[in-house]
Amino acid sequence: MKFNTPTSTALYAIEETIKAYRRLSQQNISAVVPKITVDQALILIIIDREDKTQSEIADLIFKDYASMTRIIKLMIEKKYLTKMIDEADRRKTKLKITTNGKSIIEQLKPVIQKNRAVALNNVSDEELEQMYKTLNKITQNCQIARK
Amino acid sequence: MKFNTPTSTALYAIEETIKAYRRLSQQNISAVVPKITVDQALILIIIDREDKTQSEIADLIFKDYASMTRIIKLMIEKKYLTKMIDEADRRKTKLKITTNGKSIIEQLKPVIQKNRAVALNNVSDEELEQMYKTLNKITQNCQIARK
DNA sequence: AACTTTTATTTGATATATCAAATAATTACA
DNA sequence: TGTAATTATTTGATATATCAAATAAAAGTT
Repeated sequence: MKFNTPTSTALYAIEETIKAYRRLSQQNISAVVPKITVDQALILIIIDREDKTQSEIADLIFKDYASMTRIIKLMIEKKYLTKMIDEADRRKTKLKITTNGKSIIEQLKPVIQKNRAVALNNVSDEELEQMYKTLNKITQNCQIARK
Repeated sequence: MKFNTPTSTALYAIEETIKAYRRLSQQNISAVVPKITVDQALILIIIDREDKTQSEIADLIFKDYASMTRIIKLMIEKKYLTKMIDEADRRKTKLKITTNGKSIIEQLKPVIQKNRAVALNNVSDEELEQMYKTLNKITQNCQIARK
């Protein structure tokens, strides 16, 4: 089993990068809104943009439905959200951002923008585009192989 | 807050790819060695290659030391490893793979190789190299910003 | 209408992530 | 040499990941 091959290092790098980015994001988010997690911040902003069911949000940010249930639960306990049954389809859930949640979103927006800018400093659009394509190719490979 | 910008999609893609790869890996590993996780498999192989302390392994695979403690604990419970105090420096720990662990490693090696090959199918060395550079740039950006 | 299948969400069990604080051993240095 | 600073690991608390199984409601079928 070889390490330090282009194959393995490239795959490790993906993991390394996402962790570095998450740490940076969490640090900067915490400085503005203590006690909210990166995931919760993102979910809050997604709900704010557009009404979505839990499962739709989960699909959007690559979360398991079970995880989503628990994250939403915590977000309700923290008073960022409220939850109601969707009367049109009683299996579904309607999520609504509280006033408190709204104000948190406003605080978070510039931080999230800044995080992205910092992370992508000196990365050209071509580089980004190229990376995106390669990542998608790998994702496709993995998903196809699982069917 | 805009989504679907090159900026945000590229960063999401990193997360998506690593999750897709982890799922594929876990599925194929579970088919050969039930009950072992991707992380545990990787750690086992690292220890097999070279003696390392927990912290060194943690650094290598981007794990928190606290996480490492718990993963090692589980691996010992599962009889993949044994643990002893390093008498040269009693703060440190020596990890040793059991016979059982050794045989598991042999079963895992081809699976891990195959996972990598599948994930990187049709991805050229140039693409891989380019992605690696971009990812490293992003990682650097995030790490520098945290200091 | 009764029955089956599908869909959305939840729950249980176990593993990992993260931060802060605690332990315990080692090293630096006044 | 004694004490402070550093290093390796652990523990506690809380959040998230994942799989399997359970619920509950809706949709499809006969």
